[in-house]
Amino acid sequence: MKRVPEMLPEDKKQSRRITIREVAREANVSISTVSRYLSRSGCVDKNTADRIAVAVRKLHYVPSIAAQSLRSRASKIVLLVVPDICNPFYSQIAKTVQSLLDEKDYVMTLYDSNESLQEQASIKIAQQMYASGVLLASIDIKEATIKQLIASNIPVVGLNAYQEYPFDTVHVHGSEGTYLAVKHLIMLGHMCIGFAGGTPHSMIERSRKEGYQRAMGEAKLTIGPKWILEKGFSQSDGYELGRYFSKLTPMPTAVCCANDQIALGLLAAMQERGVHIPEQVSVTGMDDIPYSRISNPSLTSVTNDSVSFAREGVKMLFERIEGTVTGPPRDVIVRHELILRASVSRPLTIA
Amino acid sequence: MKRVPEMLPEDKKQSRRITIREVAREANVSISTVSRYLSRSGCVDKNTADRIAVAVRKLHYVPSIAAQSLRSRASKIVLLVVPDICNPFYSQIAKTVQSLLDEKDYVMTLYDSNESLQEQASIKIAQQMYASGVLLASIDIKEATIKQLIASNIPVVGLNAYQEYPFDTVHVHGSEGTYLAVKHLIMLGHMCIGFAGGTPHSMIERSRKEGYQRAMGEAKLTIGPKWILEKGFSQSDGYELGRYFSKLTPMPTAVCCANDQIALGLLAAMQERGVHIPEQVSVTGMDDIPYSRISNPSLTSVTNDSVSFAREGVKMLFERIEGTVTGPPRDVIVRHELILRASVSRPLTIA
DNA sequence: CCATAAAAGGGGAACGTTACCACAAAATTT
DNA sequence: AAATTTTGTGGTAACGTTCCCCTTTTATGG
Repeated sequence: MKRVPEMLPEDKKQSRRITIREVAREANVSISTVSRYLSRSGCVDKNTADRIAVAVRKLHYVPSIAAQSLRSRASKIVLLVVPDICNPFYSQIAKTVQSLLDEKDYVMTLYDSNESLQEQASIKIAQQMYASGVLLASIDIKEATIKQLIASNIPVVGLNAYQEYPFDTVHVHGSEGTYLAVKHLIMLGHMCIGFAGGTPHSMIERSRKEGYQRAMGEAKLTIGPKWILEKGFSQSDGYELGRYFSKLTPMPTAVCCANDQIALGLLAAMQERGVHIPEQVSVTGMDDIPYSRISNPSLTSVTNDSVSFAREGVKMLFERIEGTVTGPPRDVIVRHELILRASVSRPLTIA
Repeated sequence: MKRVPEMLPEDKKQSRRITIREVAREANVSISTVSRYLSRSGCVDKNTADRIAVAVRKLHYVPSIAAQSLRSRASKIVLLVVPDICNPFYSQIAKTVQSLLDEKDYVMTLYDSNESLQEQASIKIAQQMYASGVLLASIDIKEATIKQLIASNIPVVGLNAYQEYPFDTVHVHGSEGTYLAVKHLIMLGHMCIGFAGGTPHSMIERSRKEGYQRAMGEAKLTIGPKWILEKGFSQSDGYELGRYFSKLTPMPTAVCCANDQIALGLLAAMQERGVHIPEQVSVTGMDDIPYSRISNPSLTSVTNDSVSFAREGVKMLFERIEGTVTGPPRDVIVRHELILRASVSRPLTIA
């Protein structure tokens, strides 16, 4: 009895991946040459180059990042860590970083550390992926994390961080932002100024509070015991802070908020309770996110130019990745600028 | 003459990576066993498992995603494509997706397609990385892109997309959102209703406009020749649309906006030109982003629950990745809900 | 015209995993 | 008690690149 040979001769269940090998065969050169051509890492004849290019296009060749990374111990992947991607300040950074990376054929992995609660995990990811670099826009970085980062040998740039870190940073001059805002309020005649702060004890919050305190101190104004409340950096935190300050008696004539999200939330809460802004209370924010321009009243804020942060950060990171710059940590300072809008006015003269 | 042996005996320039091999040696088992333990892909004795666990911890072993991906032809990477990460609707999706993936030990790569101009590139990335899946939240997807995706054999889920696509989708009922909003305006007595649209010809814009037209048609209201203007989905587009509508004579008594960003921009522009909202013009948005709750006046909007989108999308994607579900494309519909706020009122009775 | 250098290309060993197979020992069935 | 299945384990060949080293060809200079 004759046996049936095979049921399905062409048993191609999985669509095979096109490899550099097929390209080499098609272009009639060796694998090495194709590799050299693709990575521009050696010289290859104009003629052969063209043949390879044709083959690549014809076969729809797509290189395997996994194989590349494995062999070269580096991948075209950059990890961006942010505390909250929903904060427009950080989503703008993400957008800019991504587009800059795209130009360089790099890929961006995003990690939202949830206000840095899970920043540790992000580093593990970077190592797992052979990431070529990390952009760390955390609101706070723990000692242990820093050590791990240094040990892993992956270039790191801190965004909106502070120069004490042992890697390149791009940051604003510490407490300057809130300092500027509060000085402006004082100049207008405010004396009773509250501070609506973000996540307590975080590095960013500390410096923002410090700016407020410094401006108050320099003007010899004492800070009332209930004038500072720290909650968190989100809108809803701001909303709660707004309720808090609107219940305070006497109510401050101005409130300096640690960022715009807080300020917008605070604005809403106060207006809901019938407080007139800026007639009764002046409000300042920080970051100058797009919504501040169009809020009602529009929000006086301090620029914190996310696009510059991203640009400078990516630039420095690539200098480290490509090794064009070595040596001690550098830091770039992005200048603040006070943007005057409708949420601030002179205090009503006391009757 | 005695020769100096070596200048630097411990010449460890590069910190060597700990591999599965070292772990195996440390735990006194074979590589295979360690691999099986780590990937839970086979049985391993409780006792040996513990030894391996200890070794992993002791050596600070971190697996190489590159090697894993290369060998297994799949990586724990999911690609999320969004049209604009700065739109809170999408940044909320990104945040939710990332946190869900984190639970499963997956990593999220983010690609901002800039309103889908560069969506093609994103697919190449997915292939390059052996991404296990793609979450595609594009405002529009071209035919060619879809073909490539299908050919690449990578599971795809469309977010906020439409059921005609040959893959799983989670979406809202087509044009329902703007339909609800406009019906509400009509019910209040508005007859002259403008439409401030997003990126022309994109799939999402088409359906939003359709909802407006359908509601108008059903109420037998004719649409004035200048009442529809499509520009883009961003705040600044909305701002320009606001200027446009505020110059129109007669001015519509209400404007339905294709999303909240547009609405907020439009609100600002109109108020700047002295138009009272809602007394002179009622405004509706769509997506119910957080800023709509706190804008002044607060914005009437239609929910477009980004968290549900993300949850359902990730769930379906993993069912495909893990192969627990096969078969024809499925689609999950997320329900809309009209949220009434202060930006809408009855039209002033014509004197 | 030879010596030398530079350009262009090829061969093969890694990179760190997992998939597959083989096999021994233990548990279960017949 | 033999036959079978289950559980636990190890060996080894891929996966698709790049890197290193070597050979051949072409250009350069004295």
